[in-house]
Amino acid sequence: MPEGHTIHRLARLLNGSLAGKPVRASSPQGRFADGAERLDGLTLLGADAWGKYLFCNFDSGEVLHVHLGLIGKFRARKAPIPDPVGAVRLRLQNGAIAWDLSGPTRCEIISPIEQEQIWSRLGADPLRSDADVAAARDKFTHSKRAVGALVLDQSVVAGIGNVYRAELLFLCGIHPARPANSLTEEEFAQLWSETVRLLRLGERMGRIVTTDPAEIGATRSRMKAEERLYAYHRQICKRCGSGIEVLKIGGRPIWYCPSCQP
DNA sequence: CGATTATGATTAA
DNA sequence: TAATCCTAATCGC
Repeated sequence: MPEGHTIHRLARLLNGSLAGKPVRASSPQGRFADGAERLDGLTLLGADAWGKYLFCNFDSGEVLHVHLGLIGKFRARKAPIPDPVGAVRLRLQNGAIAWDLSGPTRCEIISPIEQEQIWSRLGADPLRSDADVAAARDKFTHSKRAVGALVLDQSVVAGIGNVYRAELLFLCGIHPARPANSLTEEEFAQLWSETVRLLRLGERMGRIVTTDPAEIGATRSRMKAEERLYAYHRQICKRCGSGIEVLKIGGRPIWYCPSCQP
């Protein structure tokens, strides 16, 4: 689940359900007992996302920094709030809802200064209004690295993960191994606008959907898992039926259609 | 019941 | 590049 859309959705839901009132914090699993104790009773001022990084600002000035990594989850449990299930590192709750965090790659209390330091290392976030698109474009035009590597590099664009990477390059008809600086201005512009469009859609849907319902002949809300993607982890291209190929780029596998992405 | 896998990132080599 | 961390669902035997 956790690409940028998931984290932005989380920030929005946390703001709606926990912000403005004192929060009870606990670590049922015990691995974040000290942190939970420091947060217990504080008021959440607001949650903020930058790419795949989540920050919760509390009225003490402390910041909870969470990164879900590959397997992390932050699940809502509505009243009547059940006992935590499994390895819950952190539970944040009020009378109406509990948010259970499990399997994060990062869960720590940091200062606003440290938050700034993390932000300064991250590239343009397509879901943020303050995204520095020009900076991202400059990194593309000045790099000979593969497009597939740059798109996944969080210091260039923050929020794209392995699924969106494959799907975005598919939709833009770009072969993942092309050098970043070979993209035309139009190609970069399309790549950026598709990124914004799809991450926004994913944030609203709570899942990654990149296919066009009209093209697929389906309704977006009730789309089978097999119908939601064009290339990622597929054998056959959802659009043209060609055999999907896999390359390792940027340290991770990327599936692409040699016919749609020459 | 053990092995495998997953939409991630950091550290070490 | 590889090893490592974190968890839970799924798959094969």
